[in-house]
Amino acid sequence: MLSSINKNLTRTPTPTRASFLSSLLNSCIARSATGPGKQVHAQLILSGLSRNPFSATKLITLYSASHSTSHARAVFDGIPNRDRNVFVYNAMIRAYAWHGPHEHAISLFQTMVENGLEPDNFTYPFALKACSALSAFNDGRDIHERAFMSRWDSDPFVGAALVDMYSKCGSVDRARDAFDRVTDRDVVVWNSMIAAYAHNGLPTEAFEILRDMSTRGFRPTVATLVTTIATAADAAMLPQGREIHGHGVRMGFISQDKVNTALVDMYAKSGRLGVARTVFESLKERRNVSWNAIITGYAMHGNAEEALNLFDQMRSEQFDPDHITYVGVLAACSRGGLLELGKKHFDSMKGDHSIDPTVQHYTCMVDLLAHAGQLREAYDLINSMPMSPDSAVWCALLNACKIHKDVEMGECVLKKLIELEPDDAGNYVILSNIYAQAGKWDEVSDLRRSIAEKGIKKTIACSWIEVKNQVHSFLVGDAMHAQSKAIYAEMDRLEGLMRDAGYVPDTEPVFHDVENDEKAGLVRAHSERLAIAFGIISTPPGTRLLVNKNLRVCGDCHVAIKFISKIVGREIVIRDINRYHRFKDGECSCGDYW
DNA sequence: ATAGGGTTAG
Repeated sequence: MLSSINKNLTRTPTPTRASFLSSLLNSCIARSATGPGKQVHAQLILSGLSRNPFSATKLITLYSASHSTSHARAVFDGIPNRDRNVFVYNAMIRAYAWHGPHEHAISLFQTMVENGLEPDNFTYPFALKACSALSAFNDGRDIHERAFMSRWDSDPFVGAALVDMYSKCGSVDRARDAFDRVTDRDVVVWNSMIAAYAHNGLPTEAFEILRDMSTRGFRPTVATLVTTIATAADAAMLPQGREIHGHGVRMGFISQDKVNTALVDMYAKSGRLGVARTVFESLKERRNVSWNAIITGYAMHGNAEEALNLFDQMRSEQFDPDHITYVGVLAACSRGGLLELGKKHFDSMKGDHSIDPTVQHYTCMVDLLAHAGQLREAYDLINSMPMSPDSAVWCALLNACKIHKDVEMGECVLKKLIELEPDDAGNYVILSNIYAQAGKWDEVSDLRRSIAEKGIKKTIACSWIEVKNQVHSFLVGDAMHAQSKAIYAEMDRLEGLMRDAGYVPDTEPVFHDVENDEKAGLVRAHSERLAIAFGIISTPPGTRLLVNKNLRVCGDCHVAIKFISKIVGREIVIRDINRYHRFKDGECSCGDYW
């Protein structure tokens, strides 16, 4: 079609030709057809129209849609400076904001201003999106200042972009200020604010905004539900999640696979793998995210077999696993202690699927090797990584040093960790555990002194459990709860039964965890045990308990909870900082491999 | 002539 028309085109009057080529470009943009688009581009050059801002904007849009930012920039550079209007700048800034380099979006915004052009309600969202991607707080704030001066900040599009930018820079208060200044809030502005709270660890505030939004008559969208369900999932706020789920059903969103994928994740994270699986099976259209959600769900719970079965099924249904799928697969292998299989998948990821391993994939592999006792190999793998190792990688190795009682390697790894996160007490505690296991008490007290001298604050251990829609949290040795007496009485009762059943408390004077440091005698009052005791006395017999903890479960508690699960005949799920432990009938889903 | 928010991992 293009070639037959091309012959006559030079005889066509310019305005007609321009509008004809313009409509051709529109269809190329709609279909992301770069090939035909390039032919139209050639025609525009022949006709002397490629420098015209109108056609140039379309060309930039076309190349941007096909990720050819450099081609887009060539078109932009071809436009004489005096002809560059706000449209061409917007299109070019958008190209950088979408496909990078994001820094270029910001510098082009500045160039535009220097050239005396006034950014508009399109320019701001594009430039701010680049700041969001870079978490560039200072640039974002400068752009905000300009938007404020020109009063664009009250525009809903600009406002939503500002909320998002501050949110991604971790400044939720400024996000809220930006939100408050938007005069005509629409649903996207509300959604942005919900996401801002959710992503900055303020789930309660996120739910408040959701309620506020509904009260003011805004109908939640799929994005609203997906965000809030994910918030409930991460905060393990199952009742809220169920409420939103119900809300979604009533509003007819429930056939939406995107909402259901978020539900798969939520139920998996709340330890309801069976429900998660049922929702997953009900999906009409499975996408990579859905597979990833269910695979990582099983992986987190230590069910390597089912995670890997699903992975095989995913591949047999012709889905292309992505880097997140592999985080799940490798995590499953690592939790299941499947060394050879893990190595196989790690190689296949790169070899068969051309996925470059990220630091997370390396962390899984280090965990896998080190857990299996191959500390040296794990150490070598870290040193062979193409990127600089982060604290998570070293932490995986340090943890294995504790399991395999390798003092020398532990000391070496701690040095690396101190460089990366000097103020993290948890690392010192793991090393002091290693020393204690080896009977190196002098080193233990030296380390203890050094923590005190450096003034490092230890994380206070906290566990929480939800009963009848209310969160109850407990610190170690906590006596603040209204039912504290009954809780301790229940703990005494349980301990008696546990001892009868053969439980021997671990009385070794080691750091069981960060929390009991000076209080070795308080192991029995570890926060998770308080939460469990409370859960037992405040729910009907047989009710499953879900406890969250901000640190790892200690070894003694792990043994104790196994006994408790058998004695009270309940399923007890602990979600600690690293993984899930599902206790049932005196066993834990982790198989004591953690 | 062009727009802002959302799910999986860490």
